[in-house]
Amino acid sequence: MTTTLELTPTTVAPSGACCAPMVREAIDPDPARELARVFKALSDPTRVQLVSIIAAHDGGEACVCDLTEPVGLAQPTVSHHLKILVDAGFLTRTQRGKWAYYAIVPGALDRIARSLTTVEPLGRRIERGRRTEG
Amino acid sequence: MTTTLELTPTTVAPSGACCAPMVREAIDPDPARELARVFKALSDPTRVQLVSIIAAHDGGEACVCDLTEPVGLAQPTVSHHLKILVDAGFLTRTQRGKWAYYAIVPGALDRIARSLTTVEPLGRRIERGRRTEG
DNA sequence: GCAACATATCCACGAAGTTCGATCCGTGGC
DNA sequence: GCCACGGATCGAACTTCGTGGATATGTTGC
Repeated sequence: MTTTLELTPTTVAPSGACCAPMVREAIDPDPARELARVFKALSDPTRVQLVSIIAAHDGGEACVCDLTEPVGLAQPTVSHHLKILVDAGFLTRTQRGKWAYYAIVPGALDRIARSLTTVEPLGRRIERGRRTEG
Repeated sequence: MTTTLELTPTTVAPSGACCAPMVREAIDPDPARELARVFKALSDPTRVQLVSIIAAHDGGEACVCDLTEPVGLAQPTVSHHLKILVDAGFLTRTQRGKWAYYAIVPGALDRIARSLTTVEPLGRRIERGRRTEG
């Protein structure tokens, strides 16, 4: 996960057809794909539970054996979900002895949260500063 | 969307099997499902683009005719995605004349962002209370 | 009422995701 | 080396999702 998930302005939308014009540039397809990929990791109830359970554990980490029972799923399924969360950058995996410990990546959730609030104020902060370059 | 999407402590996990014990209660299955449902709405690149494009529009609103072209999809598909975003509580739909205007719900993204940061500090706020019995 | 236009709904198809049994891999103890 | 155990990978069944063509609904104007 090296991508910086932000809604940075990059593209220009020349349109201005029937309704309101663009006052800011929207997100590019590529960052949008990346951002969606991260949200997809949290789009499953089981994975939301897993993140929450791990975060609730002492040290912010837990092994698979502590996770299968709370979510009520088979071990392969839990492993599958954990892999998705690791790939998305939410968790890290550390092998200690026979056990694999999954831990919350510090600031990962926070970074995603910030990429959300970046979009929010756009609709309000605007001034009549239209530019319709076609 | 009447649900308060928070990771409020509710369940108790009595376990303490092999690794770290729980220092906080994790999220319940029901709120987890609800939270996942919201994230699923943003788990598609097209929908991330739509939210961003609408937010970038003047007044934080746009009609469908302004959206089909930027995302490069057919009108029924865009309508489909917009419906999902409305159902998730991110957008509102207002019919003005022939056009349907979709607008960002103020504070919606912010609320989701806050439900994310609620999980974050849990892993750090703990003190060394670890116990490795195995 | 009828035509034109914007948008929503219906339907079908291909792609992707979730789940779990069976199996393989890695570690620790003997 | 061998066995026990935790966890990952594989394979397959089932479900859900994204997509768009055809069509219905609703609005404006005549």
